Amino acid sequence: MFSKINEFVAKRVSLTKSEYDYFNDKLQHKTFKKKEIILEPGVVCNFEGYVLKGLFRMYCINESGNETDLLFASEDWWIGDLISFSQRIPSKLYIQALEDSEVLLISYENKELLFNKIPALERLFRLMVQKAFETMMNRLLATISETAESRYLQFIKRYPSIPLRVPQHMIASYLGITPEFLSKTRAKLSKK
Amino acid sequence: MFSKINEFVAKRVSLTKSEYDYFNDKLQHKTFKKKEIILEPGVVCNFEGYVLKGLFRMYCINESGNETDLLFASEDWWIGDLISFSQRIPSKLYIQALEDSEVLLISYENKELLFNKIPALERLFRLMVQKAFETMMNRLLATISETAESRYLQFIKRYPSIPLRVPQHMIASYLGITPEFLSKTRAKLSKK
DNA sequence: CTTATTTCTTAATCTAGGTTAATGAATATG
DNA sequence: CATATTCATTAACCTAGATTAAGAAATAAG
Repeated sequence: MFSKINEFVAKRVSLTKSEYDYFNDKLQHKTFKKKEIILEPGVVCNFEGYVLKGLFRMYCINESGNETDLLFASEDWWIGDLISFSQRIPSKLYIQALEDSEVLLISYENKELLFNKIPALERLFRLMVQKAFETMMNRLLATISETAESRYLQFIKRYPSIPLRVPQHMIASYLGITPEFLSKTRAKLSKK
Repeated sequence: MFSKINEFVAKRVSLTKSEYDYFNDKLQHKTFKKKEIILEPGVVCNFEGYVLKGLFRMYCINESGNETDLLFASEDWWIGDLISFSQRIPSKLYIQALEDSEVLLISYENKELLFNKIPALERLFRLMVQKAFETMMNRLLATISETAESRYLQFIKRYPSIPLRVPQHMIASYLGITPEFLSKTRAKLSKK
């Protein structure tokens, strides 16, 4: 059960055998059904989850009622609202399982214990936040300075398996365009 | 010279007197002239800088030659390319002084020393990255789901002093619109 | 198997914001 | 203080992408 998450960790920092044991002991295994909402606005997010199997999306709904998808997370990715989790404030986001899924969860309390006991993990999580920051910055840049077509091409190149598992209108929302326009763009591309 | 940065730190984590001394000892004071470029694409960023006085912008130029402003940093803010700095890879960004400025710089080597000696600083920097991540996510959301007018209003509300010190076309670039359209938007708003 | 719901596509029309270009005001620079 | 450059504004026209609507295809659910 822990082999995949331990590989994930080993690629980034080095832990001793007993540190892995301590780490694994603090993880909670959990399954979610397709369509299940596992985080809602107003709730303080009390988990960061490593996805063993399945697929999630994180999204928000603005005042005008529009959904915007912010993130998809499948196997070997993490889900959770970092801001809510670490600042202990109510989330503004939804997280929903898009398939029957299986995750390993770390609670806030356990993360604190882990950070105190295993400094390398503080480093690991700092690196993960940095990566998330980098991804966000690149998306902002693309959204500001590139066309929808170019963003779509980048997306399917970078995450080729996601479009096979996620309805197209969610990808449109992730890219910041309407489903109709994505459809038109795809039609145009396939003619080329 | 160190009172402002020490206040910044004290607001977020607690250090002992001797830790402040060690920390301050690792800071390099430096001044830059207006218009000076202090980071360019291709160069590995070797600093994170706390702004004592003055103003900087971080921006990038895409393949088509368009400039996009990503960040303005005045007094009590930080500048630097986090990605390049911490992964030791060439930057893709420019950083430029927009006024005669004064900063306290931390080099990569000194940051490592500081992290090893003072664990609270690892925590401080993790919090800072998280904050930067949060800001980026909110900007992405606004860029995807709100109009230029609404983003402009948010910007001047949130950073009221910046528009007084930065040319309007850079604010347009930061908002992801053309200077002409920002001008039109402002004219429309002032009629209301 | 049948019906309901969700998903995708196409097409007509509309609009936020871009482009080009001209002009004047403000700042730099010799 | 004169000239050059950078900035901001306005206006006419253009386009990427939104909106509305309708139908077809695929999935889900009883």
